[in-house]
Amino acid sequence: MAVTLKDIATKAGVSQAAVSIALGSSGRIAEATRERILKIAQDLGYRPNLLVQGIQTGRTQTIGLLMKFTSGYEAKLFEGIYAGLSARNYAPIVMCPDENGKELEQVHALLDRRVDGVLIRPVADALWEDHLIQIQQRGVPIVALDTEIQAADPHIDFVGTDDHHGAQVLAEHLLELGHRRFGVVSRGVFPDPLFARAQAFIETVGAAPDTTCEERTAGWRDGRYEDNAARALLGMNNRPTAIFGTTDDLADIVAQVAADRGLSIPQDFSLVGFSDTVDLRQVRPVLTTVRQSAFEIARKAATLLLDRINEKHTPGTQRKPRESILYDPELIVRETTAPPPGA
Amino acid sequence: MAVTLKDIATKAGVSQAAVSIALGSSGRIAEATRERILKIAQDLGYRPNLLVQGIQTGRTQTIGLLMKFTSGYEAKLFEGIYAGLSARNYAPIVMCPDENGKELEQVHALLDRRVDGVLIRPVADALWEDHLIQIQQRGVPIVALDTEIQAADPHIDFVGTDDHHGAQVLAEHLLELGHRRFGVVSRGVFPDPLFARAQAFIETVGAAPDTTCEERTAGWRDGRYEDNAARALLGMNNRPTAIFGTTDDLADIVAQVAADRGLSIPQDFSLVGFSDTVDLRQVRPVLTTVRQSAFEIARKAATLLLDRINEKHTPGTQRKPRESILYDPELIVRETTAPPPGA
DNA sequence: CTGAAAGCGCTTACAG
DNA sequence: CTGAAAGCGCTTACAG
Repeated sequence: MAVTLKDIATKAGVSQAAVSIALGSSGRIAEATRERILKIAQDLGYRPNLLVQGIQTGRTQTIGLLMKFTSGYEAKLFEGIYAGLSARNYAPIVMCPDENGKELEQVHALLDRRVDGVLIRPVADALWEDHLIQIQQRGVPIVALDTEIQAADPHIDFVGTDDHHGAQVLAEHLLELGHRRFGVVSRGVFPDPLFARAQAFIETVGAAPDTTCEERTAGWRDGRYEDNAARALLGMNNRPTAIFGTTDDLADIVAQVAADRGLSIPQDFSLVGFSDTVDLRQVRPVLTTVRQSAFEIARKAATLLLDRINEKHTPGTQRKPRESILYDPELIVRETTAPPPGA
Repeated sequence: MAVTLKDIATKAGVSQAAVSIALGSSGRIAEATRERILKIAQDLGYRPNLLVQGIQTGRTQTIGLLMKFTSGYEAKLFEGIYAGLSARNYAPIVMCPDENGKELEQVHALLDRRVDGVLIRPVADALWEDHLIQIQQRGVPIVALDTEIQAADPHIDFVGTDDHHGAQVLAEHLLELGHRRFGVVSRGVFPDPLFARAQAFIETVGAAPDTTCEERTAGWRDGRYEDNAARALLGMNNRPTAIFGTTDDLADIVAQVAADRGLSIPQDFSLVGFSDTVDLRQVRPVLTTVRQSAFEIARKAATLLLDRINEKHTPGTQRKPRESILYDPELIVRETTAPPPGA
């Protein structure tokens, strides 16, 4: 029913191969015939079958995207990815990792559809790594986004935020204001970026003279952070004068607990977050934080993946070494930081 | 390089057709040979090529999803869609409508990849409708999600919230509390659900005796609502005692403007929203609103689409009439509603 | 119950 | 510059 190359060939009085070439595949053809064929194709409303092209050329113009959608942050990431892909006529097939142990099925779902590459936003879950290696063995490039993949062997490209530097910048900002007694509310272990942020912050303030820093871990329940860590920190005899929530959401919880206890920010203590979460910009006082450009990071990751795909299909090109691209977050000083009380 | 049916056939000493049948395509085969073939397929790590299967069977096990990702709400919708699809081994190819007039290209991107169906969350943009008709003409089923499609001809299935009833329930709640002077902050025109909510609210309170209701339209800038409407309403001489933000975000802006002016909620006026946006549950006082189950709606839409696809491929089945499935939102009374001041 | 053949709609060498 | 043929990896009638 759909119009095929054969239909065009018949109408134009040429071979099917000629039509294929005229429409863009490799080979030479006289400019006059090409134009005639193009015209007919257009009149007939011809549309290529990307499935067939995929089989023939080994490229489907489609990538696999492995990520969860839990909040507006992921939505932002997706927008960036989409921008990077659509600029080159690529489309994403999306799979969401869940806890059902279906990782392998999901990888297969992508591979069976012959995606040209895979973009993954890793969840802190080591189970994935074996499957990713499988993908690489099939020659399908992978780029990790936002969280680095820790597997030893496969050199998976990475695009993300410079968590270390971001936390450092926040620590320096607070040190300059005169703070010496710090608190950190964080969560997660090694591969998790929140962990890296906490570490960098603690290191930086620790390097300054006469400082203390208490870290507390926030629980996680019903899809939300718990306020236990904030409570613990604000309930201390010698309360920190500056608190770092390794995520804006975490910082926001600190602010709520503070409000419940009648503490004012930044009069009683200063508070900083990480991410510049849009949804929280409405909360007063507006958080001092560090902005990571989710959109830019995601777009870059998509672009890098497409570069890898091209590289693979360009004969004679040497495969470039693994890339690890870090975006520097930007300090946004707003209403929650000030010199320590009594300073 | 990848193992094919032929490889399995050779190793099993049967024909390629026999292998195809053993692996699931139509036809009969002896149970013994089937098992032998299955075993070999597994040992070899055979994986079907869904592109080829798509060409042969006319089904790619893939649907096209047309929606924007702007906030956590869309993320929630996507989770529901994904749940509906993955339960039946379907995967989504995602396209985000933007303002570039690329609608046709995006539809083609989906159709050229031979998606079995299309799920669309319409944006208030009539441009789409012509293209959707094209999709239907190709015999590809479409289901609209969240916002109804208004085109006359094509009967596109719809799954969404009963906005009318939701707004009605909120209005009744406020009337019962004794309110008579109402305000509405809304946005958008006809196809937009916000419009329907505002209308239903105005109708309901209008049907009660001795009531007034003022509506104001919120502007939209830089991806956020403006507070002009909230300002106008709260600045009135005869300020409403109850205000309806047709979205939780809109209601939140009213709350912010109120805070700036030193007005207390619900002492000075009551406030209701629509959606039960998770991100806003942390803001105090917690909003009285109406909960729409984005996840459920989205999952139902996906399931309905898959049903349509099956229906189409089941010979002899009569095509069922258009469905319009409305989910009743649930009233969640929280901290922002009370009897009017002085009552 | 199983095999041999045709075909899905393209691309890609290979001849002319 | 163009045509005829083979092939991508499957499924589906059609014979046996």
